Amino acid sequence: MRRGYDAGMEPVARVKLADVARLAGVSVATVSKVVNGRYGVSKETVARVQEVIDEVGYAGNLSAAGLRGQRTNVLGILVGGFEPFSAELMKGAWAAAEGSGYELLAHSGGHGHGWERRSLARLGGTLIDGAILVTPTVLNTATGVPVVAIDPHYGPSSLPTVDSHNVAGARAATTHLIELGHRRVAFLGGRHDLDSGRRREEGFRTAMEAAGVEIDEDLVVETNYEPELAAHAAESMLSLPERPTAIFAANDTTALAAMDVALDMGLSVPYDLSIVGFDDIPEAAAAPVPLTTVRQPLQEMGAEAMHMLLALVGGEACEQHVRMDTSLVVRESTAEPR
Amino acid sequence: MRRGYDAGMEPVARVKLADVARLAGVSVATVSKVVNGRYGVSKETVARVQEVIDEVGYAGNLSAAGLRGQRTNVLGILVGGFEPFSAELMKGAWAAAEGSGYELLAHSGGHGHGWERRSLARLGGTLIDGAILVTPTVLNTATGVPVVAIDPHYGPSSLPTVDSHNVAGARAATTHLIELGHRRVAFLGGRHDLDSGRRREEGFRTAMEAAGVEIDEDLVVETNYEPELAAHAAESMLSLPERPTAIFAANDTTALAAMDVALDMGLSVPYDLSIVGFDDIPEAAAAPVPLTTVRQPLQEMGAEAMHMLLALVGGEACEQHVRMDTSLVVRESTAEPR
DNA sequence: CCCCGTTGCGAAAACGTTATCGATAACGAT
DNA sequence: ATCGTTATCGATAACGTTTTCGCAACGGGG
Repeated sequence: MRRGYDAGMEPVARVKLADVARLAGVSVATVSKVVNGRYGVSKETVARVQEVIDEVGYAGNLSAAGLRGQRTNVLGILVGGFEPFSAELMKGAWAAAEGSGYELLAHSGGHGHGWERRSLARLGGTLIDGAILVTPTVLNTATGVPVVAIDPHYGPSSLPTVDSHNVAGARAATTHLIELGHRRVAFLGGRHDLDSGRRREEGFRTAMEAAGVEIDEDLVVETNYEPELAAHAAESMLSLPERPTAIFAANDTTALAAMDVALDMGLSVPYDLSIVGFDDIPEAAAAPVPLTTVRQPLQEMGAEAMHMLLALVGGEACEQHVRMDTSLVVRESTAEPR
Repeated sequence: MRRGYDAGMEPVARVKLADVARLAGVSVATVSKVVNGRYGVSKETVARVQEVIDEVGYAGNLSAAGLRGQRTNVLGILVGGFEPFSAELMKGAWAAAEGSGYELLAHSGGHGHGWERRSLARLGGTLIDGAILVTPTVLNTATGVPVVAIDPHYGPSSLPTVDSHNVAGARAATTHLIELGHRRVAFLGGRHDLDSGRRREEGFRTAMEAAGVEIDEDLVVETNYEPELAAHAAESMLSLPERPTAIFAANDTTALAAMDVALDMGLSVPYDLSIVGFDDIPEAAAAPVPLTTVRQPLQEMGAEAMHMLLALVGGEACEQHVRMDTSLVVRESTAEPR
């Protein structure tokens, strides 16, 4: 059976403050006070109004309340999209917000440069009391509400931020490959506008130099953390006469894209090609060949950002920059080169 | 350095429609028309206004626009929380919404019975043009906007729904255990108010009966899909003089909770205890012992729900009930009993 | 030259809440 | 009896948009 939305549905009259007021025989102002637990209403009135509210199942309209009121008790998580990386952060942030009395709203607006500025303008102040920005595209967003950035933009930021030791993590990954005996190591670089993207490349380069292994610049490409770009880059690299024996990708999704390409080309991972990623999203362990990767404690990072945000919206101070430790998780996508 | 929110920040004056109007020398009505691409503005005026908009970086206030306007071009995903199950659905729904012109808003309000009714009342109509409800707690939610339910409530629903073949999936899981030779099989049941919870128990029971294996009712417990309850149940079961040799849990998170308990008790998974889950969230493959589970194509389900919702908000009809196939994914948490 | 349709624009009324502030009542103290 | 205080409540003005509707200007056809 196929049905359109309107077929057979009478328009549902939304119950509003005025309805409750009428039913309870009081003014809308009084109902509003009851709903928000404001002082200045007698016990009897509160009880009567509450009864009506429960009976008709009134739940305030968030737009209206936000438009007029000062706060909404809603916090935002502003992301470019609901992909694995953001999803992990959201899980952590949500868990940390439990019991805080705040509702959560994850928003994915357009992409493009400055999406978080746009999201913040659309939601900030009226809809949300504060926000966590995931991989923001601009350095210093003018904000009307408290904001915490995760995996922030490159450059000195005035925002409180949460990230991880990207240089050390990338160095550990690269060193792991070198110690296995790899000499032709490719690097699939991340977003160059993000601190993480730059630092991971820095870690790669310092580790290679420290070991005295030459970097073939043809094997260093930008992928912007985008799987499609990574797939293309991997394909052309692996078609080279002298192809790399290992790839270090700046995040897991690009690493997994490269793995797909390699497997499609009939290469064995890890024996023809070792691959290391970065992030340790759950998908890394679930890959066809479980991915060796640099683990960032993503859920903890989301939780930490939420704690900072809760402090800020509560009027307290918070740490300005929190940096988490990474750890190399060796799985099955890396081995000695043949 | 620790800093509070207010320290050193001048209040950011949000740029509003009236500001743009003043700068462009037109009325707010005209600016609104330009922003929304309405007819009735000359090319020259459009250009001038657009220039100002770009210059000052105006982005409309969602609350105000939603409050007054008929539609917001925002769709909601209403969940009880940002846990792995919902996160997978969100990934799929997001991917399916790409290019549709809609923004996405995932909302996690309170828990408790009827949270989706509350969420819908708070966001519906003004903030969002339609919603996907994930595991709703009530049968028939009166809605003012188009709604699609994923993993719906038990009972005949008037809402369009997306789910999977729960009975067949549960039967496959149970049969897998029986064929391995297990006779004392425990069942950690799911939410009894959800169709999925009931059907998975049904699948378990029919498979056991079909194989002529007796069900020990002490080994069948409700967990409400909650890991904590599952952990408790598993602990007491595994402390029994004659403990089960296998557990089938109605979802992955409870299965993983049971696995944790078993490993903590020093049991070997799978040799002392086989465990099967349901869902195939990414965490299942990433578990200490990779989890054998019944795979639901969660991202596809999220995508399908989004397609249905897009059809509905577009005024088209959509399929009323979509049911996806499940498949048993055998990993390392199941083996023959010793 | 008048009439009327079309086009471009702005004034103003919503939307459902919250916040402010004044009004009323009740009551004890003078 | 009058006054000040406190407790309770309601009118009402916002909040920043969208939408409706009216008005003016402009042409073209009669």
